[in-house]
Amino acid sequence: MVDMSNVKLRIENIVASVDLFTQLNLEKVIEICPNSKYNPEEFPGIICRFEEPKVALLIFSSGKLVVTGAKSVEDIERAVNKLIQMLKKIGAKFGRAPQIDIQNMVFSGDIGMEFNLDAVALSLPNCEYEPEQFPGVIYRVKEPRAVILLFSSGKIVCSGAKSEHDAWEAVKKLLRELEKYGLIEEEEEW
Amino acid sequence: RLRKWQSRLRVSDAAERNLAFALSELDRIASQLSLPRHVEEEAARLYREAVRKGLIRGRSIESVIAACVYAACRLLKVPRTLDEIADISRVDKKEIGRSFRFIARNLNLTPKKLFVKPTDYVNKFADELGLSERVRRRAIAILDEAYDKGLTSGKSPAGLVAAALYIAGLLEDEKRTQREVAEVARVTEVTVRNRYKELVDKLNLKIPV
DNA sequence: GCTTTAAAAAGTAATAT
DNA sequence: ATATTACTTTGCAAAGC
Repeated sequence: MVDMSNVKLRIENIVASVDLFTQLNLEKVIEICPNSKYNPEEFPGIICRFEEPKVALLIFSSGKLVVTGAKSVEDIERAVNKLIQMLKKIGAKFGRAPQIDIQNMVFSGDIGMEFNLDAVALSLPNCEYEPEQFPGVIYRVKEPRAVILLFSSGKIVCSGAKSEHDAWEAVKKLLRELEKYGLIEEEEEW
Repeated sequence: RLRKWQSRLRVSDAAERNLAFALSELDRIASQLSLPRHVEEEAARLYREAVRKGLIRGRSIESVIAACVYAACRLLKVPRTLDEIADISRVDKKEIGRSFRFIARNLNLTPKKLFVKPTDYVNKFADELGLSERVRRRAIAILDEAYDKGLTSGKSPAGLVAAALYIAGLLEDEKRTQREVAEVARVTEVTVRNRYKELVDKLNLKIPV
């Protein structure tokens, strides 16, 4: 069994798509969004930032949103409800509850051990390592689908997971592979 | 039927034209970089294989050719920095790097096959800097020790080699400036300085004043 | 494909002082 | 020469070009 007791994971960012099921007049919406930007020429949505909860929202005329920068799923729900309250003031009607889909979660973490990335790249199948272009090993996990960046410090970044559970599963798979190829117990033998 | 043949002919025509363009671009790069014939041939093989596997879709022929040249250099241990290739290519370094990683993934060019020993970079840079065999050996010894102490993971191989040559030059009384080593390695002076500091500190090197 | 948004890792690069 | 800021990599949705 892989020892995960020293492994840490922290949510850094959550990206969600949201459907409000209402068409929006962005020209009107822009009036009630304090710190927002709207340049249809360069991007079709309104870029709006909330300070509490601290997130960024992309608002589209279709009534669909993209919420990014959240540190928890609850932050996303609060941000969506906050926006809905604001939209009600300009006459938007909401017939049903918004649909929120978590699309991507980004985690930073630590495996609690240092790695010789040359050794990792030599033995770990299906990984990429180009230190001239990026300092970490890139490892793609098929199921659950996620990508892990592994650094020599043992720190990691896991992205693409749709839940915290999936992220832990992905990291567990990476650790099993590292263990399988004898890359875990190394201490001095670089 | 006839239309089908015509469209097939058109397709093969386009394919041949693209291949001809790709190979002429390869020729241009290879001659400007003075690449050995076998490297150019390997790059051509990689390119044909990439086309066969449909890896060109969504990528420019030029970026894929440049990527194949870089891959061939890595496979055949003929040191060339990505910057040198990007200099004479119409596409930027970032795009060539993306194409390179993409074909590496799909043509099964593993990190092991692509690995170029720091020694090869030491010799290339030392040639351009006119440094002696003694300096080269000293630089390699420094790099070996740095590797053993875990100081090289994640760092730019070119930056490490540049710093090792800079230090070895100082120790063997064949000094080259940080600017000179940085230039041949295609890294900045700040990178040379950062690697230099770390190597001197952690390997307890005594630099003559 | 591109455009925009968010955040981390650790390295390198560009620019300022 | 150093400090700060910025960019590299990963993942994803949105609407439109």
